[in-house]
Amino acid sequence: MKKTRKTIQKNLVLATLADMKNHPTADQLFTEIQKKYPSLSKATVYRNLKILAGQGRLKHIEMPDSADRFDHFTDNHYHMKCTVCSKVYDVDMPYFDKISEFIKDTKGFDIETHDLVFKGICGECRNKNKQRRN
Amino acid sequence: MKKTRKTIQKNLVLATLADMKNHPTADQLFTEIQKKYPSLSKATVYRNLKILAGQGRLKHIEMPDSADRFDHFTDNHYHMKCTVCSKVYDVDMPYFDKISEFIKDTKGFDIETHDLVFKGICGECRNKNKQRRN
DNA sequence: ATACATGCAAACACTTTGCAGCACA
DNA sequence: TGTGCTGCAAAGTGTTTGCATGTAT
Repeated sequence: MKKTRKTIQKNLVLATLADMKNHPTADQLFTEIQKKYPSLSKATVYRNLKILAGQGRLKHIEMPDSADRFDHFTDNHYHMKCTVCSKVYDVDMPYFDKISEFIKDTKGFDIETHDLVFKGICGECRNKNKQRRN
Repeated sequence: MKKTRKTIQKNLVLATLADMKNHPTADQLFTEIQKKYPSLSKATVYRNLKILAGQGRLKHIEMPDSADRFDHFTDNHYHMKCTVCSKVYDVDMPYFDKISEFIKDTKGFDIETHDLVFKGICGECRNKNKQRRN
Protein backbone atom coordinates (compact mmCIF):
# COMPACT_ATOMS: atom_id res chain seq x y z
CA MET A 1 0.00 0.00 0.00
CA LYS A 2 1.17 3.51 -0.83
CA LYS A 3 2.42 5.61 2.05
CA THR A 4 0.04 8.32 3.16
CA ARG A 5 0.88 11.32 5.26
CA LYS A 6 -0.78 12.72 8.28
CA THR A 7 -2.20 16.13 7.41
CA ILE A 8 -4.47 18.65 9.07
CA GLN A 9 -7.05 18.12 6.33
CA LYS A 10 -7.08 14.36 6.76
CA ASN A 11 -7.50 14.66 10.50
CA LEU A 12 -10.31 17.15 10.04
CA VAL A 13 -12.12 14.81 7.69
CA LEU A 14 -11.94 11.96 10.19
CA ALA A 15 -12.79 14.05 13.24
CA THR A 16 -15.65 15.93 11.63
CA LEU A 17 -17.10 12.75 10.20
CA ALA A 18 -17.08 11.21 13.67
CA ASP A 19 -18.91 14.26 15.03
CA MET A 20 -21.61 14.22 12.38
CA LYS A 21 -24.11 11.48 12.92
CA ASN A 22 -26.04 11.86 9.68
CA HIS A 23 -23.95 10.04 7.09
CA PRO A 24 -23.00 13.26 5.38
CA THR A 25 -22.29 13.57 1.71
CA ALA A 26 -18.83 14.74 0.71
CA ASP A 27 -20.26 18.17 0.14
CA GLN A 28 -21.92 18.40 3.55
CA LEU A 29 -18.69 17.32 5.16
CA PHE A 30 -16.82 19.91 3.14
CA THR A 31 -19.17 22.69 4.27
CA GLU A 32 -18.85 21.62 7.89
CA ILE A 33 -15.05 21.45 7.90
CA GLN A 34 -14.78 24.72 6.06
CA LYS A 35 -16.41 26.50 9.00
CA LYS A 36 -13.34 25.74 11.07
CA TYR A 37 -10.80 25.69 8.26
CA PRO A 38 -11.88 28.04 5.49
CA SER A 39 -8.99 27.44 3.12
CA LEU A 40 -10.05 23.84 2.61
CA SER A 41 -10.65 22.70 -0.94
CA LYS A 42 -13.47 20.42 -1.92
CA ALA A 43 -11.11 18.36 -4.05
CA THR A 44 -9.09 17.60 -0.95
CA VAL A 45 -12.17 16.33 0.83
CA TYR A 46 -12.97 14.00 -2.04
CA ARG A 47 -9.38 12.84 -2.28
CA ASN A 48 -9.08 12.17 1.43
CA LEU A 49 -12.41 10.42 1.66
CA LYS A 50 -11.23 8.05 -1.03
CA ILE A 51 -7.85 7.44 0.61
CA LEU A 52 -9.29 6.93 4.08
CA ALA A 53 -12.01 4.62 2.81
CA GLY A 54 -9.34 2.57 1.06
CA GLN A 55 -7.55 2.23 4.39
CA GLY A 56 -10.72 1.17 6.15
CA ARG A 57 -10.67 4.22 8.37
CA LEU A 58 -14.13 5.28 7.30
CA LYS A 59 -16.98 3.74 5.36
CA HIS A 60 -17.97 4.81 1.89
CA ILE A 61 -21.67 4.19 1.36
CA GLU A 62 -22.45 4.21 -2.32
CA MET A 63 -25.93 5.53 -2.76
CA PRO A 64 -28.04 4.83 -5.76
CA ASP A 65 -29.91 7.88 -6.88
CA SER A 66 -27.94 10.57 -5.07
CA ALA A 67 -24.61 11.68 -3.71
CA ASP A 68 -22.57 9.07 -1.87
CA ARG A 69 -22.49 9.09 1.92
CA PHE A 70 -19.69 8.59 4.37
CA ASP A 71 -19.75 7.03 7.80
CA HIS A 72 -17.11 6.84 10.49
CA PHE A 73 -18.67 3.61 11.76
CA THR A 74 -16.89 1.00 9.68
CA ASP A 75 -18.74 -2.15 10.71
CA ASN A 76 -20.94 -3.67 8.07
CA HIS A 77 -24.49 -2.50 8.36
CA TYR A 78 -27.44 -1.52 6.22
CA HIS A 79 -29.16 1.74 5.53
CA MET A 80 -32.54 3.16 4.82
CA LYS A 81 -33.11 6.23 2.75
CA CYS A 82 -36.10 8.52 2.79
CA THR A 83 -37.38 9.02 -0.71
CA VAL A 84 -38.74 12.43 0.25
CA CYS A 85 -35.98 14.20 2.17
CA SER A 86 -33.11 11.92 1.05
CA LYS A 87 -31.82 11.51 4.60
CA VAL A 88 -30.02 8.26 5.29
CA TYR A 89 -30.43 6.28 8.49
CA ASP A 90 -28.65 3.27 9.91
CA VAL A 91 -30.80 0.19 10.07
CA ASP A 92 -30.89 -1.79 13.26
CA MET A 93 -30.85 -5.34 11.94
CA PRO A 94 -28.34 -8.15 11.70
CA TYR A 95 -25.83 -8.16 8.89
CA PHE A 96 -26.26 -11.24 6.69
CA ASP A 97 -22.73 -12.35 6.02
CA LYS A 98 -23.99 -15.44 4.26
CA ILE A 99 -26.83 -13.97 2.26
CA SER A 100 -25.03 -14.81 -0.97
CA GLU A 101 -25.51 -18.48 -0.19
CA PHE A 102 -29.11 -18.05 -1.29
CA ILE A 103 -27.93 -17.56 -4.84
CA LYS A 104 -28.71 -20.68 -6.80
CA ASP A 105 -26.21 -20.18 -9.58
CA THR A 106 -23.50 -17.56 -9.35
CA LYS A 107 -22.44 -18.12 -12.97
CA GLY A 108 -18.79 -17.98 -12.00
CA PHE A 109 -19.21 -14.73 -10.15
CA ASP A 110 -17.00 -14.30 -7.10
CA ILE A 111 -19.06 -12.36 -4.59
CA GLU A 112 -17.21 -10.16 -2.14
CA THR A 113 -19.75 -7.82 -0.59
CA HIS A 114 -23.32 -6.73 -0.81
CA ASP A 115 -25.25 -3.52 -0.27
CA LEU A 116 -28.78 -3.44 1.04
CA VAL A 117 -30.69 -0.18 1.02
CA PHE A 118 -34.26 0.17 2.21
CA LYS A 119 -36.40 2.92 0.78
CA GLY A 120 -39.49 4.54 2.10
CA ILE A 121 -40.68 7.58 3.97
CA CYS A 122 -39.22 8.69 7.27
CA GLY A 123 -41.39 9.60 10.24
CA GLU A 124 -40.63 13.28 9.91
CA CYS A 125 -41.72 13.48 6.29
CA ARG A 126 -44.83 11.41 6.90
CA ASN A 127 -45.89 13.77 9.67
CA LYS A 128 -45.34 16.83 7.52
CA ASN A 129 -47.45 15.21 4.85
CA LYS A 130 -50.29 14.56 7.30
CA GLN A 131 -50.31 18.18 8.39
CA ARG A 132 -50.46 19.35 4.81
CA ARG A 133 -53.57 17.26 4.22
CA ASN A 134 -55.55 18.98 7.00
CA MET B 1 -51.98 9.54 -13.80
CA LYS B 2 -51.10 11.92 -16.60
CA LYS B 3 -51.96 10.81 -20.10
CA THR B 4 -49.03 9.64 -22.20
CA ARG B 5 -48.87 9.17 -25.92
CA LYS B 6 -47.70 6.31 -28.04
CA THR B 7 -44.67 7.46 -30.02
CA ILE B 8 -42.08 5.85 -32.20
CA GLN B 9 -39.38 6.75 -29.69
CA LYS B 10 -41.23 5.20 -26.76
CA ASN B 11 -41.79 1.99 -28.68
CA LEU B 12 -38.14 1.86 -29.67
CA VAL B 13 -37.06 2.27 -26.07
CA LEU B 14 -39.25 -0.63 -24.96
CA ALA B 15 -38.44 -2.89 -27.89
CA THR B 16 -34.70 -2.29 -27.80
CA LEU B 17 -34.56 -2.76 -24.06
CA ALA B 18 -36.30 -6.11 -24.45
CA ASP B 19 -33.74 -7.13 -27.08
CA MET B 20 -30.73 -6.18 -24.97
CA LYS B 21 -30.09 -8.64 -22.21
CA ASN B 22 -27.38 -6.69 -20.40
CA HIS B 23 -29.23 -4.15 -18.27
CA PRO B 24 -28.02 -1.28 -20.43
CA THR B 25 -27.42 2.20 -19.17
CA ALA B 26 -29.47 5.00 -20.70
CA ASP B 27 -26.51 5.87 -22.85
CA GLN B 28 -26.00 2.34 -24.15
CA LEU B 29 -29.68 2.14 -24.99
CA PHE B 30 -29.46 5.50 -26.73
CA THR B 31 -26.51 4.34 -28.85
CA GLU B 32 -28.32 1.16 -29.79
CA ILE B 33 -31.56 2.83 -30.79
CA GLN B 34 -29.73 5.51 -32.70
CA LYS B 35 -28.38 2.89 -35.08
CA LYS B 36 -31.91 2.32 -36.38
CA TYR B 37 -33.27 5.80 -35.74
CA PRO B 38 -30.46 8.36 -36.06
CA SER B 39 -32.47 11.47 -35.29
CA LEU B 40 -33.13 10.27 -31.74
CA SER B 41 -32.15 12.60 -28.95
CA LYS B 42 -30.57 11.40 -25.73
CA ALA B 43 -32.90 13.61 -23.72
CA THR B 44 -35.83 11.73 -25.18
CA VAL B 45 -34.37 8.43 -24.05
CA TYR B 46 -33.96 9.72 -20.51
CA ARG B 47 -37.44 11.22 -20.52
CA ASN B 48 -39.06 8.06 -21.82
CA LEU B 49 -37.16 5.79 -19.48
CA LYS B 50 -38.48 7.83 -16.60
CA ILE B 51 -42.06 7.84 -17.91
CA LEU B 52 -42.07 4.12 -18.68
CA ALA B 53 -40.52 3.21 -15.36
CA GLY B 54 -43.21 5.25 -13.63
CA GLN B 55 -45.82 3.21 -15.46
CA GLY B 56 -44.16 -0.04 -14.47
CA ARG B 57 -43.41 -0.91 -18.09
CA LEU B 58 -39.70 -1.29 -17.39
CA LYS B 59 -37.50 -1.47 -14.35
CA HIS B 60 -35.16 1.30 -13.31
CA ILE B 61 -32.21 -0.15 -11.41
CA GLU B 62 -30.46 2.55 -9.46
CA MET B 63 -26.81 1.65 -9.32
CA PRO B 64 -24.44 2.86 -6.70
CA ASP B 65 -21.14 3.88 -8.18
CA SER B 66 -22.10 4.21 -11.81
CA ALA B 67 -24.81 5.05 -14.30
CA ASP B 68 -28.26 3.65 -13.65
CA ARG B 69 -29.38 0.54 -15.48
CA PHE B 70 -32.67 -0.40 -17.08
CA ASP B 71 -34.33 -3.75 -17.40
CA HIS B 72 -37.39 -4.87 -19.32
CA PHE B 73 -37.97 -7.61 -16.77
CA THR B 74 -40.09 -5.84 -14.19
CA ASP B 75 -40.39 -8.50 -11.50
CA ASN B 76 -38.54 -7.78 -8.30
CA HIS B 77 -35.11 -9.32 -8.34
CA TYR B 78 -31.57 -8.61 -7.26
CA HIS B 79 -28.41 -7.84 -9.15
CA MET B 80 -24.72 -8.40 -8.98
CA LYS B 81 -22.20 -6.03 -10.40
CA CYS B 82 -18.66 -6.78 -11.42
CA THR B 83 -16.31 -4.32 -9.81
CA VAL B 84 -13.87 -4.71 -12.69
CA CYS B 85 -15.91 -4.49 -15.89
CA SER B 86 -19.02 -2.89 -14.30
CA LYS B 87 -21.37 -5.34 -16.02
CA VAL B 88 -24.58 -6.05 -14.17
CA TYR B 89 -26.12 -9.50 -13.93
CA ASP B 90 -29.43 -10.77 -12.63
CA VAL B 91 -29.13 -12.84 -9.51
CA ASP B 92 -30.92 -16.15 -9.35
CA MET B 93 -32.21 -16.12 -5.79
CA PRO B 94 -35.55 -15.60 -4.09
CA TYR B 95 -36.80 -12.10 -3.51
CA PHE B 96 -37.22 -11.43 0.21
CA ASP B 97 -40.49 -9.57 0.42
CA LYS B 98 -40.35 -9.65 4.19
CA ILE B 99 -36.72 -8.84 4.75
CA SER B 100 -37.64 -5.58 6.42
CA GLU B 101 -39.21 -7.58 9.26
CA PHE B 102 -35.68 -8.20 10.50
CA ILE B 103 -35.39 -4.54 11.41
CA LYS B 104 -35.62 -4.23 15.17
CA ASP B 105 -36.62 -0.58 15.29
CA THR B 106 -37.72 1.28 12.20
CA LYS B 107 -37.80 4.61 14.06
CA GLY B 108 -41.06 5.55 12.39
CA PHE B 109 -39.74 4.78 8.96
CA ASP B 110 -42.28 3.43 6.49
CA ILE B 111 -40.42 0.96 4.34
CA GLU B 112 -41.65 0.45 0.80
CA THR B 113 -38.90 -1.30 -1.11
CA HIS B 114 -35.34 -2.46 -0.86
CA ASP B 115 -32.41 -2.82 -3.20
CA LEU B 116 -29.82 -5.53 -2.84
CA VAL B 117 -26.69 -5.41 -4.97
CA PHE B 118 -23.91 -7.96 -4.77
CA LYS B 119 -20.42 -6.95 -5.73
CA GLY B 120 -17.50 -9.01 -6.80
CA ILE B 121 -15.65 -10.20 -9.85
CA CYS B 122 -17.34 -11.91 -12.75
CA GLY B 123 -16.00 -15.11 -14.24
CA GLU B 124 -14.84 -13.39 -17.39
CA CYS B 125 -12.74 -10.82 -15.53
CA ARG B 126 -11.28 -13.43 -13.19
CA ASN B 127 -10.13 -15.51 -16.15
CA LYS B 128 -8.54 -12.52 -17.84
CA ASN B 129 -6.70 -11.77 -14.64
CA LYS B 130 -5.41 -15.35 -14.39
CA GLN B 131 -4.01 -15.19 -17.91
CA ARG B 132 -2.24 -11.95 -17.17
CA ARG B 133 -0.44 -13.57 -14.25
CA ASN B 134 1.16 -16.26 -16.42
C1' DA C 1 15.46 16.64 0.11
C1' DT C 2 11.81 14.12 -1.75
C1' DA C 3 7.52 12.74 -2.63
C1' DC C 4 2.98 12.98 -1.20
C1' DA C 5 -0.74 16.49 -0.39
C1' DT C 6 -2.99 20.75 -1.23
C1' DG C 7 -5.84 24.54 -3.54
C1' DC C 8 -7.65 26.04 -7.58
C1' DA C 9 -9.98 25.69 -11.81
C1' DA C 10 -11.17 23.08 -15.50
C1' DA C 11 -12.82 18.77 -17.07
C1' DC C 12 -15.73 14.89 -16.59
C1' DA C 13 -19.87 11.67 -16.51
C1' DC C 14 -24.56 11.37 -15.95
C1' DT C 15 -28.99 13.50 -15.98
C1' DT C 16 -32.42 17.24 -16.27
C1' DT C 17 -34.56 21.32 -18.29
C1' DG C 18 -36.11 25.46 -21.31
C1' DC C 19 -37.76 26.21 -25.56
C1' DA C 20 -39.71 26.25 -30.16
C1' DG C 21 -41.54 23.26 -33.42
C1' DC C 22 -43.83 18.66 -34.25
C1' DA C 23 -47.28 14.92 -34.21
C1' DC C 24 -50.42 11.80 -31.84
C1' DA C 25 -55.28 11.35 -30.40
C1' DT D 1 -56.96 21.19 -32.51
C1' DG D 2 -54.70 20.85 -28.36
C1' DT D 3 -51.43 19.19 -25.42
C1' DG D 4 -48.06 15.88 -24.91
C1' DC D 5 -43.56 14.81 -27.16
C1' DT D 6 -39.30 15.74 -29.67
C1' DG D 7 -34.61 17.51 -30.71
C1' DC D 8 -31.30 20.61 -29.46
C1' DA D 9 -28.36 22.99 -26.47
C1' DA D 10 -27.48 24.64 -22.09
C1' DA D 11 -27.48 23.97 -17.33
C1' DG D 12 -27.17 21.16 -13.16
C1' DT D 13 -25.04 17.58 -9.92
C1' DG D 14 -21.55 15.01 -8.11
C1' DT D 15 -16.83 13.80 -8.68
C1' DT D 16 -12.11 13.65 -10.69
C1' DT D 17 -7.85 15.55 -12.55
C1' DG D 18 -3.76 18.63 -14.17
C1' DC D 19 -0.76 21.68 -12.43
C1' DA D 20 2.09 24.60 -9.65
C1' DT D 21 3.01 25.14 -4.92
C1' DG D 22 3.23 23.63 -0.18
C1' DT D 23 4.58 20.52 3.61
C1' DA D 24 5.29 16.14 6.28
C1' DT D 25 8.82 12.97 7.00
